[in-house]
Amino acid sequence: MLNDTQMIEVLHQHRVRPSIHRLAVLDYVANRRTHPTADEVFSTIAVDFPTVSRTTVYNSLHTLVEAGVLRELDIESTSTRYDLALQLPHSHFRCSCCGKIFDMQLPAGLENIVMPGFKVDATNLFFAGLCPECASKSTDN
Amino acid sequence: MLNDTQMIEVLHQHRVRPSIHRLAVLDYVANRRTHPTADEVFSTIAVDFPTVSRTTVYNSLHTLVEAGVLRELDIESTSTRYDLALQLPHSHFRCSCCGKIFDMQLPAGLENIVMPGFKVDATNLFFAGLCPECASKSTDN
DNA sequence: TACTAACTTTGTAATAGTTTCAATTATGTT
DNA sequence: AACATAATTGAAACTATTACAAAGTTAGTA
Repeated sequence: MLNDTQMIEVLHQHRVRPSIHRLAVLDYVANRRTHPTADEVFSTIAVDFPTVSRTTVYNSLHTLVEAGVLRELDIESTSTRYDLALQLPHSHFRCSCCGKIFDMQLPAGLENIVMPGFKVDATNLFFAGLCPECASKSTDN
Repeated sequence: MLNDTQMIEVLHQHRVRPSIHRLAVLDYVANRRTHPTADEVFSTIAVDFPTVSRTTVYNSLHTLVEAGVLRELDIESTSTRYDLALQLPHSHFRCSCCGKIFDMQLPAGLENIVMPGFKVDATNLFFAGLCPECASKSTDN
């Protein structure tokens, strides 16, 4: 959770000019924590900023990813999702029934399983399956 | 590595009719092991079967995934890659320099880190970084 | 305060990957 | 051979994303 002051500070630290739209994008991704797609960000932002363009949302997301504030999740083939990068490394779980994405732990030292000579920059771990709610529904019938 | 007889047997076991195109698709994904995109499969297949359509390649890939013979890899945002599902679970490493994808181990019991109540159907682990070849190039200069 | 350069935003058009669909062709069974 | 079923084709549609040029905004400086 980041308030306005914190968000502006984060952007300054990462050399990103805190425009109103970038703040809105960051606010949504950082504080709603739904690991949204670009389109979900756009639709939400558009409520408060009816003039914002889709391109600006893409630009903002890319800028924030480049700056290291956000992170892209290649967790489904249809579209890229975004997550706050300013937190402890973690993994994800996507419910194949309701589509929700949940944060999970990430075991330390996972990258040690790669063969010698490979240089690991990023470790991506995600699970697919049923969340507790959907799991109980599907066993109820 | 699967020879023609083995591929036909695999398809029979999975209730998929072994058409000439499906065999060609399976042959490429199973035996070349480059974790290809649909388009790479199409381009390669098209050399031997000039009349094959892109749609047939997509159909074949989907059929084989549904049947459990192949597996989709959400390893990059631009396109889906395909891998043989008939082997021990493993993880992947994508070199961000040359784009090649390498098989790595997958630690057993990883799914135990998810919170209680979640039902894990699939575990996906991949790494990004530099392969030995590209790593040595980039430190040479 | 006005000027300038750099940056941000916009809207449109283009592109890439994938899916849909109806028509055609091939296959297996009786 | 005739029939039902399944596979293949090609064109068009669709979705997510990117490219681009024009217009607008901002920060710093004179």
